[in-house]
Amino acid sequence: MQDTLRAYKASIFQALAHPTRIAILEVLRDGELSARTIQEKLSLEQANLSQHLAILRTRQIVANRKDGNQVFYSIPNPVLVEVLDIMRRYFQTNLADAVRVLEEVEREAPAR
Amino acid sequence: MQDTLRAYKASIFQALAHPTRIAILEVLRDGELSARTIQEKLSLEQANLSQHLAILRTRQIVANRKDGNQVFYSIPNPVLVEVLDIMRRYFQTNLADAVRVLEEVEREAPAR
DNA sequence: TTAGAATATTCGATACCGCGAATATCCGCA
DNA sequence: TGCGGATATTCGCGGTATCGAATATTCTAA
Repeated sequence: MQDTLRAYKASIFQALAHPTRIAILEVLRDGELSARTIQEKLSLEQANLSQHLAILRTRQIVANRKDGNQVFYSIPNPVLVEVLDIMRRYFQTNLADAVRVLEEVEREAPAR
Repeated sequence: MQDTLRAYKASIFQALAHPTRIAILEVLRDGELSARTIQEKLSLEQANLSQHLAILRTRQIVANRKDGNQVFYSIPNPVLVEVLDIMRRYFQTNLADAVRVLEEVEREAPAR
């Protein structure tokens, strides 16, 4: 069970481990939005957004509601918003170090 | 800069997105341990542990201290432990759903 | 019923991740 | 000096993620 719980946590983190998906959660934190609205706000390809939403959906990180032609997405469990907020704090308290990490990341993965 | 910040957050989540690395953080939460001790506690290959530690190190998620022959690892910023705790709560409040997600994960990635 | 808008899925290419085996590095001590 | 223990790095393979293009699905309204 210990392992299972870790696998579960890892799968949640995995779902959060993409800039686009973080952006999606950030625009959803103030309430539900249609897929189209998210797409426009973030300037994403339609298919690409849909793929990212699918990943968040299978992890139950977002919920979706159909209304006629459109599908509205929202964050059902605010705990994850809390996690995002904590990460913001983490980033701030580590600002000096974080800059170094960023350079590290840049160097490891140029022009991504 | 918005994008850069998201990339940074994503890279932290990416670092957490592996059961072994979560296990490492869990054994470190009560204080520093030598690499050898971690290896024994978690029954890992030496190289494998070292690789995971390297990932956590480059993200500044763990700190290391050399003492003679050994290297001791610790978690300098407890905020991340807090995140793990929140994840536990998240898991519990979503238990019914979580089980479904687990099955989902199993099905997608059998025998991992 | 059919055109068209919104969303989801599939596909193939490329990039990335995780593993063990092998090897390198670093350190204390005989 | 150089041996052995502790840790890190490199390499190559197999599996997984991400993307845009193409296509499918679902719904509304005419």
